[in-house]
Order: sequence, then C-alpha cells, then structure tokens
Amino acid sequence: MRGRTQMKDGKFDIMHTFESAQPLTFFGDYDYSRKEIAYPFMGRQVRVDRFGKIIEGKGAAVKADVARRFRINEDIDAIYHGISTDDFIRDSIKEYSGMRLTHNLPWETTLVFILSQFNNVKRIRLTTKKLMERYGEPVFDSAGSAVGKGVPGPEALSAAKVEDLMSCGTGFRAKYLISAAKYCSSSLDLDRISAKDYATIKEELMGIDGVGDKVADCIALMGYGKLEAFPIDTWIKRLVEAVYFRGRKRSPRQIHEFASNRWGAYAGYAQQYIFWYGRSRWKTWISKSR
DNA sequence: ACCCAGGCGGGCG
DNA sequence: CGCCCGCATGGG
Repeated sequence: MRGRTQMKDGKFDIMHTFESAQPLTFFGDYDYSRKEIAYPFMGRQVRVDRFGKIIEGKGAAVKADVARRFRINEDIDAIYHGISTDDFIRDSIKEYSGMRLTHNLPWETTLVFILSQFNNVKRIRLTTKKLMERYGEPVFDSAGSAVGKGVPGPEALSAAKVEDLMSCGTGFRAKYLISAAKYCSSSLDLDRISAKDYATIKEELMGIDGVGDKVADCIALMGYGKLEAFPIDTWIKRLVEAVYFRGRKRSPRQIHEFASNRWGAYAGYAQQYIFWYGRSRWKTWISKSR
C-alpha cells in the first residue's frame, strides 16, 4: 500500500461521513451491508470502501476525485486539535469520530444547497434523486452496464421548464435552480474560481440568484474546500446561542465573528460537528440544560 | 388536521 | 441596516 491511498480505521468513518447531510448524502448511495459508498463521476460509478480505498473505478481522474472528495491527505488530528476548544466540541468529536467533511464538485454542491432552503434532509435527497433520474447523463459500472444517472450539469438544467422541475419536487426553488443553471453555464464558470480565496469565492457565489449567505458558505466549504467557512443555518444559530451564549440571541454577523475568532481556519469542521452532534442531542439535553 | 424543514428575495421602516 | 413575510411539498 503505497502513499496514502488507505486510511486507518477510527480516523475515517465512512458511515458518519455519508450520513451527515453533506452533498454525498444526496446524490451518492451507501451500502450498509458492505459499508461502502457509490457515487457518479464523469459518467462512471465510483465505489469506495470503509477505509477510503477505491474498489471500483480506474484512472488518474478518479483517483484524484476520491482523494479530494474524502480529503485523503488531510491531517485530521491537527484539525481535531485545532477545534477542541471546549467540552462540547470534544464530546461531538468523540461521538462522531472519523466524520470527515467531503470536498465535492462546485456545481453538485450548488444544486443540493439551493434545494436545501426551507427544506428537510430527506426531501432534499428525494428531489435530488428525481432530478438525476430525469436530467442526468447515464452512469456505467466497470463492466459497462448502466447503473443509473449522474447529477445533471448546469447546461441540462438551464433548458428545463419550471413546471417540469416542480414535478420533481423542487417546489418554489425551481426558479432559483433554473436561473442558477443559466448563470453558471454562461456568466460564471464555477471551476474557474476554485483557486481564489474564500472571501472572493463567497462573493461570486452570492451573485447567483437563490444563493444567499448560508448557501454560499455551504458551497465554499463543501464544494471548494474552504475550511474557514462557517455556514449558519437554523440549527447552528440555536446551537451556538445555547452552548456558547447561554441562550441569548445573536445575529449571524456576531456568530460569524465568534466562530472565526474561536476556530479560525478550521471553523467549517467545527460547524459540521456542532451541527450533526447538536441536532442529535438537542431534545435530550441541550435545550433543557440552558 | 396541523406543523415543520441545513433560506431566500423583496418590501418595509 | 434589521425585521417580517410568503414560499411548495412530503413526512411526522
């Protein structure tokens, strides 16, 4: 096993990574009996085992995508050390040890987080799957047989009609998806801005109709790997207020500043752990102990 | 039946 | 600037 094509158990939990409401949760699939993730990439099915090792898929492009998507070369210990500022974070890391942020393609990320607004995780996944089935290109396995459809690109969706998207369950987000698709297939090349810094990328993203502060941060974090991004949704707002401000209300601006000061370059990782752990514990103790 | 969900844009003071 | 509102739709 040369290099870092394989991760040690305990530092990489593929199930937590898949289930924690990141883009892969919406367009990939997890096989619970075999503990492996399958997802579409460039018209091919890629399968990865519980350690991050490729078990289906060939070529340099696939290798590069897996390494990037699962953050193979990331020093997770340094990140855990960097964000372990208090017991709440330490408990969340203990509970979901090995949960990684994923680094997905910009457009995939944009699509699912436009769908995420005023929506729930289960329905985002349902709608994404319907859009893939209806507008995506075929995906083939290594034996050459079709196994499904990929995530439709901005070109495919820009030609779609509002009522057709709505029949896939997009609801009122259909108009945002179409204008975003048009914008990203003409004015804004999402791949071309990858090298830019976090602030610039966020500003560019917010130029998309239907992409505001929170969605832009999600795309910056999970579509561009900008770990300093700290998306503030309803959960993060109430969790940060409960855990760090004794339940006192704070504006998104104040929370951004707090997160940046406290977790800095790894704020996005802190966000993912607070989000996933806090959601699971909200009813049982957080809301009652404050 | 009712309530909610990883927000957003638009209108208002 | 901050605040308030409507918004499609499936599941609890």
